Amino acid sequence: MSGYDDIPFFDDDDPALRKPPAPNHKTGSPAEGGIAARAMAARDQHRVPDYLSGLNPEQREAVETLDGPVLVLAGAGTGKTRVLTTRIAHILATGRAFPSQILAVTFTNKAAREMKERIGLLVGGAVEGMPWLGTFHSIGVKLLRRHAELAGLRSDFTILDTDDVVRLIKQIIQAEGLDDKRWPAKQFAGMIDGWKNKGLDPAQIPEGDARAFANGKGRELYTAYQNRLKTLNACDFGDLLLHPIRILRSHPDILREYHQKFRYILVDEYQDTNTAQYMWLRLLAQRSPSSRAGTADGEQVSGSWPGDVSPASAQAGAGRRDAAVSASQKPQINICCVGDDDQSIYGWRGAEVDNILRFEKDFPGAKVIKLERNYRSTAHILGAAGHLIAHNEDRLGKTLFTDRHDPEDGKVIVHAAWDSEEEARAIGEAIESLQRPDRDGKRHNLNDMAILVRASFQMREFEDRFVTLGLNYRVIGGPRFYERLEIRDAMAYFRLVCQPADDLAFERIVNTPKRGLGDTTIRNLHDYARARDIPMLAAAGDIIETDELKPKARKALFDVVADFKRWSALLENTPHTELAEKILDESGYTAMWQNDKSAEAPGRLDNLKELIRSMEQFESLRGFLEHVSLVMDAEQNEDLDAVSIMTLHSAKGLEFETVFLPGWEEGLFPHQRALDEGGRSGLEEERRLAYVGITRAKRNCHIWFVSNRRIHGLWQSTIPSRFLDELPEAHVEVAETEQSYGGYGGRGGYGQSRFDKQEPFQNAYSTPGWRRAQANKTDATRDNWGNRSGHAIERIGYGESGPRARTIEGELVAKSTTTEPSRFSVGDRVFHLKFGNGNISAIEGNKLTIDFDRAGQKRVLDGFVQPV
DNA sequence: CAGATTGCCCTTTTT
DNA sequence: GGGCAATCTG
Repeated sequence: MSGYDDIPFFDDDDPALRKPPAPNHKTGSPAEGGIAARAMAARDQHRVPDYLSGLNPEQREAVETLDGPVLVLAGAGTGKTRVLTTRIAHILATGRAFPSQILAVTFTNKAAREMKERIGLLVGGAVEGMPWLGTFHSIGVKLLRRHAELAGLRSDFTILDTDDVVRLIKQIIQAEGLDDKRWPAKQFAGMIDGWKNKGLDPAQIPEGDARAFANGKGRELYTAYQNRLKTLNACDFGDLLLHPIRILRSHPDILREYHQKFRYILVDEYQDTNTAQYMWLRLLAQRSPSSRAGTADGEQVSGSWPGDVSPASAQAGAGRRDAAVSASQKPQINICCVGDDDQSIYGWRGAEVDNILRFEKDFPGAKVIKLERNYRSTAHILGAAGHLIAHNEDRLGKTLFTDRHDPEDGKVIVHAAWDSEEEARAIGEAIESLQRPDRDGKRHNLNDMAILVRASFQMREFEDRFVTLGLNYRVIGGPRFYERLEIRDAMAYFRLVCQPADDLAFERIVNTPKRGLGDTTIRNLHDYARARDIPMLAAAGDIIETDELKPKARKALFDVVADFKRWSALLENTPHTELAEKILDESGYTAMWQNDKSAEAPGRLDNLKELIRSMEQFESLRGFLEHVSLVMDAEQNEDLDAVSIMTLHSAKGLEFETVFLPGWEEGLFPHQRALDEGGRSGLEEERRLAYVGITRAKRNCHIWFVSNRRIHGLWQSTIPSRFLDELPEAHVEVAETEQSYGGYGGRGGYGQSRFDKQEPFQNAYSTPGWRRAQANKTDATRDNWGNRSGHAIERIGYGESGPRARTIEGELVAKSTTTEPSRFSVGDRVFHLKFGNGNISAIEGNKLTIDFDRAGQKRVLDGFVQPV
C-alpha cells in the first residue's frame, strides 16, 4: 500500500528539464554534402544514441515528434512496440521528462510488462522503473487509492472480480423482491459493465436501458448496487476508471496537479479504448495553460466536464489565455496514441473504434503517422490480408508492404475438409510432417505453429486429436489460476483478514470448510447485519452474544469470529506468507483438501502452495491481494515445444511461422451472432478478426473450412465463409484434395477453378449440400446470406425453448416453430448428407430422430435431410 | 448435508 | 451433446 506517496511531483522548474533542447532529428538531414551538414551529422551521430539508428523514417518520425498530439497508425508487424518504447527512451534520454512524468497506458498486464522490460533494455536499466506505466486499471487504482475518500471509499478498498459482482447483484435482485430466475444477475452485471464502459452513472443511463431490466427497475438496481459497493468499501473494474474520472472532474486542483505532473502521455492499442477510458485520457491530456499557471480559470476549464468532450473548446480557451501566460508555458498536449483500426476486435466489450477514427478531430493539429512497412510476413500473406480487409468501409486505410520477395514463399492455402473431425486430423498430420526433420535435418518447432479458432468449442477437437497423436500442445486463454475454486476460497480468507467489511468474502468462507453454518444461520446473520447496516463479520461478533442462534451454530460462529480476530491482530507484525499459511491451516481449509480423496484434491493443495509461494515477492498481504485482483495471468511453460491453440482474439499481438485457421464457415466465422447483433459493423469486426488471424503468420498460412460441423450436438451442413471469396487469387491457392471425402460424392475436387468468375468453389458445390444451399436462396426463411445453418442455430437457441422467449414476438416465434407441422412423418425414408439414408423414428418440432442404415440413430434438424 | 436430477446455456475476454 | 450450477430428495 505504501509507495504511492513517495512518488515526487516535479514542477516546471526542475533543473533537469532546463537542459538545452535536444537536437531535432527530423527525417531527411540538412543539405547533403555541405560541410555544415556533415558536421551536424557527425555531431548527431555522436549524440544520437543507437536506439534511433535502426528505425525506418516513419518509425523515427513517430519517435521524434514529441510535441503536440500524435497518432501512430501501426499496422500488424510494423514495429509498434518498438516505436512506443523507443519514444519513451527518447523522451528520457533527451531529458524532457523524468520517468515519473510519463504516463503510459496499455490494456493488458502482459503489454505493460513487455514495455517495461524493453525500455529497461533501451535505457540500460538506468531508469528507476516507470511508476505510471501500466494498464488503465492499475493506474486507475493508483489514482483512486490516493484520493479514495473523495469517492466515498477508504484507501484500502477491495477490488471485486466478475464473480463477486454477480453474487452481489444477485443478492440485490433478491433483496428487491425480484425473481432472480427471470432477471439473471449475470445479465444485469453485463448491463452495468456496459454502462460503465460508456462512463454512465445510474442517473445518466438511457431511459430505455433502465426499463429493459426488472420491470423498469434497472436504474434503481444500479443505484442500489453502487450503494452496496460503497458500504462494502469495494469497487468493480469499471469503478477503477469511473471514480478517478469523477474525482478529476470535480476537483480541479487535483486535476491540475496531474496536468503538471504528466508531461507525456502514451497510449497503446488505442483502437481498443472504450468511452470511459477515452474520457479519462481526455481529462488528463487536456492541459490548459491556466491549469499550469494555477489560476481560477483553470478550474473553469477543467470543471466544465462533462459537456466538454470536445477538445476544441480546451484549445480555444488555451488560445485566449496564451497572452497572459509566458511563452515557455505554452500548453502542449503531448499525447501519443498508437493503434490500428484494422485490428479493433473488442467492440463487443465496449471498445469504440470511433475513438481512433476521430483522433484528428479530437486533437486538432494532430500529426498522423502511418507505419505500413511490415517486418513480419511474406508478400503473399500481406497481399491476402490486405485484400480481405479492404472490404471494410469504416477504416482509415493502410496498406502493408514488405521488401521481402522470396520466390520460395508460398501463397496462403485454402483447404477443404468434409467435417471438423477430418479438419483436425488433417491439420494434425500437417503439423506432424512439418515437425519431422527435412532433408537438411531442419525441423519446424511446434512453438512456431499455432491454431487460431473463432470460438473455443473448436479447440476440443484439436486437443482430442493431438492427445491421440501424442503431439504437444498448449491451450492459451483457458481458465486461470486465480479463478480456481481453492484459490478464490483462500483469497476470501485473506481478504476478510485485511478488510473485515468484505461481506462477499465472508459469505464465501463462513462455511468452508463445513462448520455447520447452514443457510438458515447465514440468512439470519445476513438480516441481522443488514438491519443494523454493519458488516457480517461484525454482526457475527454481536450475534454470538445474543441467544438468537442455536447453541451449535453459535459455537461455530464464535470460533470463526475468534479466528479472524486473532489473524487480524497478526496482520501488522507477522510475515505475510507465514500468516497466510497460518490462516489456511488454522481455519481447517488445508485439512479439508487433505481429507478429500477426490482426484483433484492433490492438485488443489499444490495450487495453494503455489499461491503462498507467489506471495513471497510482495511486501504485504494487501499488496498481494491487489496484484491478484488486477494482474491475473498465469504463466505458461515456455520450455515445452508445443503447438499453441487459442482463439483469434487471444492471438492479437502474437506471431508464428505457421498459422492454421480452421472453421472458416458462414455462421461460425463470421459468427452468426455477430451478424445478427452487430449488422454491418458486426461483420466488419469479424473481418478484422480474420485479418488479425492471417497477419499472425510469418511464412505459412493455412485456412480451412468444412462442409459439416456439429453445433450444439446436432450435425449441420455448412457453407464456406464469405471471407474466402474476399481473398485475392494472386496470393491464395486452393489445396489439392488431400483426403477422400468420407465415402460420399467421391470427387470432392476443389480444383483450380476455385476463383473462377462469379461462382467460387464451383466444383465443391456440385454436391447436394451446395445445391440445397442454392435452393435456400429462394427460401423465405433464410437469413441474409442464404445461410440455412445459421438460421437453424437461431431456432435451436430461441424458438424451441419456449419459456426463454422474452418478448411477445419471441413467444409467437416460439409457438409457430414448435407447432408447425413437420414436413416429415415418422417412418419416412430420408437422406442426410453426412449419415446417408435412414428412417425417421421420432419427430419433435424440427428435430428428427433418425435410424440411419450405416450411422445408427442420430438426432438432426429437419433442414438437413431430404425425402428420398 | 450429500448425491441425484433438472435446467440452462452454448462467441469473442481484460481488468 | 455436454458442462455446470441450482435445485430436489433421501
